[in-house]
Amino acid sequence: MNRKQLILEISLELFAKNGVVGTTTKSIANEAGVSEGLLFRHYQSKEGLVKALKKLAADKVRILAQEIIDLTQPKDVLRLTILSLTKIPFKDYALWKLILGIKFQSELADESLADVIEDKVTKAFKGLGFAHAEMEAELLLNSLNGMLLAMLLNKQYEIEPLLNLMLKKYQLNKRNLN
Amino acid sequence: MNRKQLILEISLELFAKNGVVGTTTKSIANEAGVSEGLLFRHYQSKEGLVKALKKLAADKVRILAQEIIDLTQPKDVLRLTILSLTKIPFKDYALWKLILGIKFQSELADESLADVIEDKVTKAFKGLGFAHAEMEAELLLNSLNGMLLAMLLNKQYEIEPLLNLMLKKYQLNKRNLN
Amino acid sequence: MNRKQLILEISLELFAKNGVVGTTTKSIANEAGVSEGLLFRHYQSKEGLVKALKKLAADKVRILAQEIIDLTQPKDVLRLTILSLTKIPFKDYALWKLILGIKFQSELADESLADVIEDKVTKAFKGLGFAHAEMEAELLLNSLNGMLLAMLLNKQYEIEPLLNLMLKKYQLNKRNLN
Amino acid sequence: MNRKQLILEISLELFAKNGVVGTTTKSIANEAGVSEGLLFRHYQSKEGLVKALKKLAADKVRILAQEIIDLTQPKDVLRLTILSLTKIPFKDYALWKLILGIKFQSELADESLADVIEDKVTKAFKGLGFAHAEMEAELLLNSLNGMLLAMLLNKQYEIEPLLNLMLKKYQLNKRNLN
DNA sequence: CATGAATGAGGCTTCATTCAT
DNA sequence: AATGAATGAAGCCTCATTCAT
Repeated sequence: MNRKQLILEISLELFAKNGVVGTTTKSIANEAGVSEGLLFRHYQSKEGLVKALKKLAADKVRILAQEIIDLTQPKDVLRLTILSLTKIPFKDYALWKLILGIKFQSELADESLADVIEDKVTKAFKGLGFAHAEMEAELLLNSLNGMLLAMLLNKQYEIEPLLNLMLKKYQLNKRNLN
Repeated sequence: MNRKQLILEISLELFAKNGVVGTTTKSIANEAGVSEGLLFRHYQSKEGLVKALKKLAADKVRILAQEIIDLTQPKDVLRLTILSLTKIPFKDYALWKLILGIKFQSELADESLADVIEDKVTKAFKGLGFAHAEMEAELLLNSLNGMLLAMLLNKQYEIEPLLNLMLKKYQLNKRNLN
Repeated sequence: MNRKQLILEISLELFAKNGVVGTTTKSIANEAGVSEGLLFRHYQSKEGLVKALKKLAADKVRILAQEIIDLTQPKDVLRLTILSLTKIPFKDYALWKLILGIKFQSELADESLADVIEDKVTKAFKGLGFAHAEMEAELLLNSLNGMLLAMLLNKQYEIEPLLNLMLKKYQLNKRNLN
Repeated sequence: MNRKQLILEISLELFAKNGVVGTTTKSIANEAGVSEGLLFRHYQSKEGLVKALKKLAADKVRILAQEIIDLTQPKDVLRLTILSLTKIPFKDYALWKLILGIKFQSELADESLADVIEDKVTKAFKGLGFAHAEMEAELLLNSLNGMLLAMLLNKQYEIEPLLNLMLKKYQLNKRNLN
């Protein structure tokens, strides 16, 4: 069993549950069954652990985002944007919750990727002839953020029916040819 | 100048900016220009400060919620629910951000009031003949949560145009008689 | 009702129960139903309260001691020394407990009066022809200290039978003419 | 050099000299030449230090008491009870003083062991045909407590002559066959 | 005489981090 | 790579004392 990996997983779990400041390095070490010193050998500092987790999350986001960016049909863009929430496996909930928690605090969030998506969605709305494409994009993305929040905080939340209802409202159901 | 009140205001400001754990009692005292001991004289503990702020927020929420609950016309219910975000004065942003941050962490949120609103909104959708009233209510409330989040994190956010767009989608514009 | 006096009585009670360091000026003020500031107006400092109580105790001790010192017959001296414990009214237990507690801590006790008594008792033993008068005196006084301790710590302690037994051992019973 | 042990010894010394509340954890750390944090690593809290010392004392008491309990001859019981004071090595004076100080304050003392001894001594007096065995036992034990007090407070106190005098009064001298 | 808001020094404790082994 | 004893800065909180009213 890889101890370095184990430490990261336990950290994620505890950070997501109690917040970063609410989690002590000692508790991580105990939970992982390793010495406290080992955390620092592998990750230099508590912040190092957070950074490693952030990078992990960023990679996952990038993959999801890239799939959207690669699409060419407006309806495909919107559909996948909405359905991207269903692509988050349950085991990643903690990771996302952690990242959301951090973003919520830090004034200056790294928004570069979010901006790219917003652009893409805006263009999709334009392509579909919506009147206020920018606002439509914001509305959609904010709404999805709200769904994400509900999903992460409420672990047994059934998100798919809600997303299907959204798809219907935007007339993006599978049976509609794009 | 009321020092007790001042301490609460400064606390709110710092808590919202740096989080509760990220804010020291000493920093509150310094910022408020009072001795550290005075915090404890007035609020017993740091947690006492948080509780006082929670109560403040709960009162404000209760007022907003009551207005919605008192309405009888379905369209009025939905319209006010959506527009309730515009009823939050800018000076209260910090308070809401703090409360949201706390809720985000604590597993067991006090959902009693939220449930009442969800019921009311569900009934409104039913009254308007919507097919999946419960899901419509969830969708709407989650979306509004997303808007709230964007608004609180992004202080110069223009929320009203987005809400007007939502009203239009639900055909709740003022010019429509309810 | 004299507040100054009241403060002193409450202080005694709390000091005896929780020790001087274990008693806060705030608790005294609360218990006495006066403001904290008043303690300091009347007694200048917490130590001032202790001093006032010490003086109170010293006066009582002096009276007891003087009675013994004034006696001329050896047997009378011993008898009264032993019976002096019965002269402590129940309401003074707290005062004595406090003084004992303080003496127990402070390295340098004011032993002047105790020495006078020890001299007197030693001479009494000498007058009665005891072989090791000094040691007899020490033995007696230490034993009485032990009785005092038991009496003060155990409020419903029956001290008189024990003292009568002591009297008998030293052949000091009332029926014996001195 | 064992730092954990060292901390305990220094604590004992300072507690006995200044009382528990009168001793700061910082002073212990300084005196022991270790960081303040180390106290808490080893003993969790200041109270933890006190508990460790209490346990140490309880063990020593138990050993002394067991020796008495194991005796079968009445005279042996009384003789050892009286002489047990001489079994306390000078280096343990601080420990005993500390424990006595604590007992003096705490209302509810753990008297179980003391009761066992009192029983044993009472039976010994009965075995020797004393009229009021219970009272004789109380008298003896209270007196011994008084001797202990004098001995602990007055470090260069000569306790043995006093105890020998006691032995003689009870006719327990070694030359007397039991 | 009396109040009670206010102070500030200092106490106990936590925790990220280092380092010898 | 791994441990765990050790550190020390900093945090929350208490409490005797002061002072304006």
